[in-house]
Amino acid sequence: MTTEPVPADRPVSASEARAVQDALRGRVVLDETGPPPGTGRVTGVDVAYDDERNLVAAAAVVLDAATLDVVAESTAVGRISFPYVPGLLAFREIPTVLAALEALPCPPGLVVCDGYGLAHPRRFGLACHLGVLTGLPTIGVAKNPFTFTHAAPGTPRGSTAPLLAGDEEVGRALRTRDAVKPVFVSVGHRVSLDNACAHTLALTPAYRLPETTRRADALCRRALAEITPAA
DNA sequence: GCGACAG
DNA sequence: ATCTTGTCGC
Repeated sequence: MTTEPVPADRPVSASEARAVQDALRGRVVLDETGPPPGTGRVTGVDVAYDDERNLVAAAAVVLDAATLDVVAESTAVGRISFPYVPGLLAFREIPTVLAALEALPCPPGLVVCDGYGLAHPRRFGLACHLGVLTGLPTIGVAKNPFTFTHAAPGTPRGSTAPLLAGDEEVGRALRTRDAVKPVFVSVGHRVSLDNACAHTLALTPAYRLPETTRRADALCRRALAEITPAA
């Protein structure tokens, strides 16, 4: 009897994951502006977990950038294959997200991630990682400042303050609703920070979070709940 | 060494 | 992320 080697197609340790980040980081493209807001398509991706059953569900929801109407959507389910480690979120989320993106019937256009891009301890967060793997323009919109610091943006919607790692601006705290806690925008791949913020504002006509993330969040939760619901 | 820490 | 009721307010 022979022992089959485990396929080494994904990191199995934190140190291995960090080495992958270092190897891929140089492929991030930062000198493109990205698609203009309000044109083409914008896709939100998100993931939900069921630790009990070791399941993960991902959703991708494609919106018309001008009307914010849903154009297409897809889901994918998988096993949880990596623990949550701050700084290594991509390894936990990306496999299933990729499957959902591949199941879409149309091109995603700009992809909006739930988390960070360049605003990352190693400057290679989820949005950068997904961008490099797919070649798609990506941005990250997070709900928390993570380890970074920022001044309070002005009260009106649209106000911003630099998101700082020491002296370096790694992203922006962006107020999407008057007097409401800002969101934290950073560049993923092939999009400028100014444009990423403009997209985020275009995607938040009514709520703090982008319609893309709201739609994707609702869909992946539903997909997870619909796995063996009546049994 | 200890604590903090996207989702 | 996820566990969870009512409640205050536009």
